[in-house]
This record gives sequence, C-alpha cells and structure tokens, in this order.
Amino acid sequence: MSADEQIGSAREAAEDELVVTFGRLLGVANRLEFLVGRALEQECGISHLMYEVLLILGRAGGPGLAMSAIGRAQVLTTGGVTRLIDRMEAAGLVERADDPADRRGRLVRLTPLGEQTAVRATVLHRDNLRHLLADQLPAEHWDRFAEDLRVLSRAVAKEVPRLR
Amino acid sequence: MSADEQIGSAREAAEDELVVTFGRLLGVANRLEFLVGRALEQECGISHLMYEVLLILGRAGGPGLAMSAIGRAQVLTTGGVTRLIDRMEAAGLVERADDPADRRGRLVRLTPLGEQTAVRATVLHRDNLRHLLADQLPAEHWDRFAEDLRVLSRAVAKEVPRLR
DNA sequence: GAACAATAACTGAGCAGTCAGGTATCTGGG
DNA sequence: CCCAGATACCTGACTGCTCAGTTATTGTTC
Repeated sequence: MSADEQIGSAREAAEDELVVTFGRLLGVANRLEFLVGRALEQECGISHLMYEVLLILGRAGGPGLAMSAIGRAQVLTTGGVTRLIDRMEAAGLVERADDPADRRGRLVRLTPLGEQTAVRATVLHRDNLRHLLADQLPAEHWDRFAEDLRVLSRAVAKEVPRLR
Repeated sequence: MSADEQIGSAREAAEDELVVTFGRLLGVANRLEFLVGRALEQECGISHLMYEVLLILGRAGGPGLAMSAIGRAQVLTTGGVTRLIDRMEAAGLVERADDPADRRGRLVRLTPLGEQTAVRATVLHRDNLRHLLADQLPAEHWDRFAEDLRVLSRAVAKEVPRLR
C-alpha cells in the first residue's frame, strides 16, 4: 500500500474501483470536450454541442428533426433546445419549419451553410481526435474500447428520462 | 449498408469511427453524470462536482488543498473554483484557512460534516454505479476498459492548460 | 363531439460556470 | 535591495443552461 492510500474514513470509502473508473471517465470526457470544443470554437465558430446537433441533423436529412428529438439525443430540457436552436438559427446554420403533421411542432434542418460547416468541422474534429488519441492505445484496444462503449451507451440511454 | 447510412455530404463526413466513438464517450459521460448527479442531489444535497471535490479533499487530508489545485483537478477557472468553494463553505462542507506558506493562498479542507457527507455520498454513489453499470459488461471487459481509460486519462490531462 | 389529460414548443427568473480585470503577494535578475 | 513579471485568489458582467409556468394543439374517453 503506497503512501497516498493510507486509511482514512473518507479516503477508504472513496477507493472503490468503479467509483474511481467513473471519475476518470468523466474527467477524460470533460477534458476532451474542452480541447476539441476550444478548437471548434476558434476554427468554426461553433460549440461542441452545436457540432453534435449539426451531425444528427445531417444524419437525419429529409424534412428535418423535431425539437424534442434533439433534446433526447443530447441531454437537454425543452427550454435548452429552444435557445440552442435560436442561436444556431441566428448563426444561419439551421432553419425551423412548421411540421405539417403536427401543428404544435417545428422541424429543424440544416441550411447549406450548416451542412458546409458540419463538413468543415468534422475534418478539423477528426484530425484533432486522431492527434490527441490515436497513438495512445493500440488499434485492437480501440476496437474493444469502442465496442464496450457502444454497449454501455445503449444501456445508459434507457435509464435517462425525457427532460421537460 | 443500412438505410440510415446512405451517402450525403455531411453524413459521410461524420461517419468516422473515432468521431462516433468520441460522441458516444461524451454521451455516456453526460447521461451517467445526469443520473448519479440527480441521486446525489436528492439524497445528499450536493452536485456531482461537489462530490468530486469532497473526494479529492478527503484524499489530500492534512492541512488542505489550494484553490488552484482544485481548479486543475476538475477543469475549472479560478473564478469558478472561488464560487464553488463559496457554496460548499456556505453548506458547511469545507472551510478555508490562510496558507501559512503563501499569504496569497487559501487552503481548503473538509469539515467533519464534509467528511461525513463524502462517506455517505460514496456509499450511495457506489451502489448507483453498480446498479447502472456492473451487469452491462463482463468483469474482464471492465478491467480492460478501466486500464485503457487510465492510459487515456494520463495522456489527455497533459494537453489541458491551466485555466485562469 | 365535448371535456380532460398529455404533448410540443416557448418564456421569465434563477443559477453555475466563463471571461476579463483587479489587488495582494511572491520570486528572480540586475 | 528593488522592481518587473508571475502567481493566487476574488469580483462584475455575461452566457447557457435548468426550472416552472404558459399557450396551442393533439389524443382519449365517455
């Protein structure tokens, strides 16, 4: 037992393997989001959250996505989505249209500028991630890691309720 | 190729393996933080960030930790640390003392209530994490996952500058 | 088909962080 | 020794979210 693992009530309670791993998971996620978010901000003028929204809108294509779908994909309240889309619309990245199938709803879709920005941002983002991460683990570790993460992602998503 | 993987400029640019994995990493982290954060809030009256601070203060022990060390451990500006510790001090979880070795600095340490809360929160937190995660992956996957995460954590931490 | 609950999006108020700028203290070179 | 620059923390103004409450529309039940 090393010097910084001595006994202490708060200390010993904390040193649970899962708790520590979880702390690291959040730490890695926070720091990576900081790093790539800063780059996206500077090079493309968008936050990382906006980038994620550009991606899911790009995947959705067609007539667009409901606000509520965006709130479920990212973890946001409806108020948060409204304001996020407000800013993205003001920046010319997306546009809102009435949903012909439900007059309460709005459909959000990419503008040409939004699509263009998504492509530009992805190139930057991908290079950034490769530079930060690719050499840190051997390729087969990455494959396993990605697969495990996929499993976790599905499991955890089910536990999160829809936010209002 | 399935229906939702058709060609499209924003779409094809996005489907980079690393970008998708990164998105999932952040998604899992966000959702888990939401779930365990909500439980901590309800049961112990603290945010997950406060919990992390209680942990590192518990590990540090002794005369306490400088504000700047807290800002480095979590990714926070000095202003953010000041306000976070303000709230924690108001809640009686920590206390500030002058640093005898540097009259600019303050040392932050746990109060008895803070130590007690750290223990109580950890029990809850650990059980929550087990319930959410333990059965999702076989044990040896967890070991590999935790180890890879440890490597990533060290690599990424070096890239994040100190915030002001 | 009228009443009632549920749902989609929006809004005002509040809160937790950032950013930029301030003061007090420390440190190292001339 | 002293002064310039770095460092530690704090503060005012701002931002981006949440929360709770509102309106408009949809689905449901009798």
